[in-house]
Amino acid sequence: MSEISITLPDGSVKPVSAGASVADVAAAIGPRLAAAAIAGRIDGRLVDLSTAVADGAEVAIVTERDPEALELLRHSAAHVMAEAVLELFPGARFGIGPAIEDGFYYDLEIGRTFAPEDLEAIESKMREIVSAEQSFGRQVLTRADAEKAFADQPYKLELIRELPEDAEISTYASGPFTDLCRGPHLPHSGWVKAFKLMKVAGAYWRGDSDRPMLQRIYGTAWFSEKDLEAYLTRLEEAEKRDHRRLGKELDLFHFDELAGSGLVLYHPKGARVFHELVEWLSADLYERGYVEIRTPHIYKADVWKTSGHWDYYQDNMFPLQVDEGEGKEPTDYAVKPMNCPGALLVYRDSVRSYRDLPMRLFEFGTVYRNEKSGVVHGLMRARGFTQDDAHIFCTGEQIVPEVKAMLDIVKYIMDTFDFEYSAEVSTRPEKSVGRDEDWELATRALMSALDEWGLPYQINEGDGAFYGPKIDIKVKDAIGRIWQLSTIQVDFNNPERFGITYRTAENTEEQPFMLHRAIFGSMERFLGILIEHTAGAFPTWLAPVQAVIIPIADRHLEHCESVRTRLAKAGVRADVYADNEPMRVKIAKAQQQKVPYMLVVGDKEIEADTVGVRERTAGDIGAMGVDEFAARVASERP
RNA sequence: GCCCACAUAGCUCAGUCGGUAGAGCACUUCCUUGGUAAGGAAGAGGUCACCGGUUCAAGUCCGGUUGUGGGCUCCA
Repeated sequence: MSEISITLPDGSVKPVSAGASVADVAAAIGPRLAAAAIAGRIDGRLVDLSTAVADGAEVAIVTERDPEALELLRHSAAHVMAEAVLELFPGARFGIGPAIEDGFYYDLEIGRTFAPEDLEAIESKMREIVSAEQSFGRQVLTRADAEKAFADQPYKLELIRELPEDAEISTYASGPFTDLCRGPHLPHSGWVKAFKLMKVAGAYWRGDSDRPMLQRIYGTAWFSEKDLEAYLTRLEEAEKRDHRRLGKELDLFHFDELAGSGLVLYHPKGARVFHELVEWLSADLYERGYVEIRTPHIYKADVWKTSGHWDYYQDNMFPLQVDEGEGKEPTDYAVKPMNCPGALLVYRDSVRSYRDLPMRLFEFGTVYRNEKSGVVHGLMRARGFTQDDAHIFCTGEQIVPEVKAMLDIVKYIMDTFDFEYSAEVSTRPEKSVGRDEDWELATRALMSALDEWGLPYQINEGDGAFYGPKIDIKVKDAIGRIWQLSTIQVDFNNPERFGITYRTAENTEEQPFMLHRAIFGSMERFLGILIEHTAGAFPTWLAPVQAVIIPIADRHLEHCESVRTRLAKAGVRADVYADNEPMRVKIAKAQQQKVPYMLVVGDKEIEADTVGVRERTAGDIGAMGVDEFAARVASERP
């Protein structure tokens, strides 16, 4: 190979001779670009700048504008942090230190936990390393040499031993720190200028709760201080949208220490939003051929033994023991952690025909799960929550069309609220029940429904429920955490366990399939996401208070009250702000409460029997008759 | 369940070295009666989450419990 061709970011190509040094290349591409170059790309893969010059036949110069550049920066930042930790804690053991969205982390073990002061010390040590502009030196080792080099690093050794036989084992050294690492890295540590260590957390080695817990330090890194500042501002903005904060500010709900962790108490305004969501979805489901059922909140333990939950999830249930009287054995009950048995028992109460299928039973069922203490999270993960649950009993052939119909509802709802969502299919887990052929049929059915419907999806191997595969629909919260909302699950296990059947056209007896499905998923979680998505400014049809009526002076109060009554009759939820305050204060309060409309009533309006309408975002939009305003509100329903 | 941090008025927060509790907003009363994002005055409001310990003395130091936040694991 006598020549290397170097592609510049503008697309032009510069040839240099194969033996060229980095300095030669820098001369060829010009000092400005040489200073901006952070890596090379060969065959689509990023490589170190130094390697690129040595190896590359056709190398593209990569600068910080490259989509993968931030990942490179963040991984190098993780190395800089690890180096700083090694300097401060010489006996430190290292886990892994990858780049993640918005930053990086490194899993470490120093024989104790990190304190906030440690983070400050590590950060200033990092700044020293950054100023030193240390290069990241790559070295390729044999397996034996690698095992020797990391002899006192048990976690690294474990990683080395799991590398495939033919894998190239490389290390990167910066200062006294040498890490097992595939690379590539930035030319030197001086690029890691705009960074900040964010927090410490415990994290199990390899994500396994049976293995030791390491200390994970999270950091963020950007190419410029400006980007870093923008990121920190973004976090602050997201915090203002946190549903727990808005839940308080807008008086929607609270959690009470006396009640217990993860148990929501909805205040009038929160309950109103909840109710509107339920009414709206119910009406839609009836149109789509669903019928509603209502089933008990507690069942005898026999129900959960029949369904199999007693064996799999007893620890997460709220059990009850009921005294049956003198000399009698007490009976075990449990609060329902899911709604399925109700639907199964309703189905089973009559002899069913193929003509009854598909039978679509829905229920807003409140369930209670005794979640472990560290996992509850506001409305997103509560211990008591209401599922917009439905169970569809159908034949094997009906699975695909039914699932497609469910995806229609998912799309309708997600689009109504302008949510971005993604789909995942989860396949058979290790701990599961049922025949292979059923699992296969059901998993294929879910995938072909998604294919036919046209929704792209990821596959999560082994992530299904113990009784069947599922489709999950996920959305992000204000700070980018991903939550599952909708779920569509196939269940062939419960129909068998509960012994449900239907008569076929040939007068034989068959076992139907059962589909579980929730669109909102949990009303609580959906509401949480919705609050963060809208920053508390609900669409008018959902707003707990749709309009406030603001009298200019006390003498207008009586008229305001009559306007409120007329609006209430027309189905508009309006409050009169009767407090003795100037009108502009009332407007400020209504704005802060994110009320969609403010109706100003003074002498002029009473004279003309109108209201002065101020829209929350558009401002004053002029006077309107009361009926006209009510019609406007009604027209905003989806 | 595990790691770290936090808990002071309804809310947001201050409280120095251990010496008996503070602000703004909200609330109540009075004044003000107003035209599209915050008038004025006065008043009331606290077992400093809970239990225990150290101390002459604990909001402050130590231990435990409960709850909350950020992660990890889990999520039928």
